[in-house]
Amino acid sequence: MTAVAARKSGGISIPCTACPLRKLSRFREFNAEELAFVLELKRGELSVERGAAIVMEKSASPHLYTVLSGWGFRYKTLADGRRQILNYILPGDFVGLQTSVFEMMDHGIESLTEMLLCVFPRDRLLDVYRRCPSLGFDITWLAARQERLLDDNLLSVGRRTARERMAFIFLYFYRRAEEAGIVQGRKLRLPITQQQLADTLGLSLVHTNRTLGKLRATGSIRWTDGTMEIVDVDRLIAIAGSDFATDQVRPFI
Amino acid sequence: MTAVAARKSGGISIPCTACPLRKLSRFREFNAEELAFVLELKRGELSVERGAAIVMEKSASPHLYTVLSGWGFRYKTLADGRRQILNYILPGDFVGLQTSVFEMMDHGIESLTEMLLCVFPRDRLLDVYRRCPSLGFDITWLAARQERLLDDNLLSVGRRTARERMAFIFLYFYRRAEEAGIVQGRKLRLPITQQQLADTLGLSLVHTNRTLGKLRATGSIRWTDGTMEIVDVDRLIAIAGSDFATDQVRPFI
DNA sequence: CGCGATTTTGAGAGCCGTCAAGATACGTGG
DNA sequence: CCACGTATCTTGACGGCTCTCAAAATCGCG
Repeated sequence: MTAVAARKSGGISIPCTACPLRKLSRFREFNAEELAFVLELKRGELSVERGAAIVMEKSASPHLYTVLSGWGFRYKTLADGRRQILNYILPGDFVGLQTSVFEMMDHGIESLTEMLLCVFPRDRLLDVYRRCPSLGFDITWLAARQERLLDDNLLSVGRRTARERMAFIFLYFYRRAEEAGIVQGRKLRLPITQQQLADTLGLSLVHTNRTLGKLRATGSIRWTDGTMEIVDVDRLIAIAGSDFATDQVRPFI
Repeated sequence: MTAVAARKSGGISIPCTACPLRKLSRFREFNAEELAFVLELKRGELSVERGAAIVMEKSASPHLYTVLSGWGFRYKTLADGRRQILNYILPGDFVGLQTSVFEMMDHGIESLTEMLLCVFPRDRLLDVYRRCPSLGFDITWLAARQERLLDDNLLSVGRRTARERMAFIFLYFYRRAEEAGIVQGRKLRLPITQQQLADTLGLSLVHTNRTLGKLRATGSIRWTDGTMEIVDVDRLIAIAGSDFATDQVRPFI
């Protein structure tokens, strides 16, 4: 985790009209009005390196971000350092809403890879609702989706065994990467450490390692050199108890 | 948990102009336009008895609700019956957003007491954003708040010990009841069973009971006959490791 | 007064955490 | 290209927190 957060690139090199993500069929299309408004709203791009603190815990941030590329995660820590990873952030995700609404972030955001983020000024948030109601609705949609992801994680951490939990989180990674269009075949880059996986699952590092060993032994997944591969989806679903639910079409700011 | 869900009262007996909750200083004030719009939007009231299923898992609901009185909770279950309580629902809370946004609820909502809910048609949700942007923003605000509550719960279940977790959830009950204006002195009605508490904390019933016994022995809280009392807040905060954060002013639809 | 729901207590097993140390991988400087 | 320090992964040993099974006690209600 690098203390120095990020470097902000000077201007806008990727106009929304040529947004590489919008082309994915996964995202709903913008009409001309929406596109014009977002284009006008966008303040720039933020490029961060791996391991950067995008938002610090207990601090305010003047920005809202949409992820264009890369992986990150949201987390909270206790006073003695115990950490819980709350959710992962992938391309298409919208982050920073809590800052805009509560004046203070009570969770941190950190990058797992180099990331490219779209920057919007948070003080214009209310304008979004006034001038482009359909985008306001989209923001609510995205917030409700975050809530659903958290529901899943909470169920998992609270009620699934370590083995089920781990199978489920791999399904989560797979499905979310599919959504973001970064799965190649059955493989995807999974740029996390076992410590981070442990902090996600609510387990210790040691037990995470052992559980991972057993899960690998089932032959349903592989995960080496930062690349994970789903070998037997059905097997993995059977171990987890259920699949991770995704959406067909989603908004994207 | 009664299978029969609820009985819908005929019309509107409490007009929004005389909403008993809005008087609480906790909630931000409406201007005339907002009030008129909500009044027009409100479809009626729903009165449910204790233990009713307000929303079933894996079902769609045509309504959005604002809680006027009573306690409830959101939950998810696994195929074999293990259950996780995700969050509690108190007066002033807005529920049913996930249904409106995803066409399907993947969590259930159940009442813990008799409840009175304001009913809004979900197919008018987009109208809210178009015709009253400030209310649209409020809905997003409430969704972001839900997210923050879930963040806290996830941190708790994932990384706190049983003892810390239980101290924290009692602070949660206390602070949330304060927000809702249903604390009298240091006492409040806490209409849950130990099994429900266990499902909230991610613990077994037996261990919940034992942990509760030890927590009671510290003298920081009392909880008998459905009434809980905070005897020593600072002590409880010390055990939990931190207090539960609340908001000063919040919107209310 | 009797029955079901809830709470409490006991006993034993095991999942999971902590402590510890070694193995492997990786980046950096010589 | 090699040496070395750091981060990450792996494995062993052991303790204990938490689970399950079981049953008794208490409460709520008709």
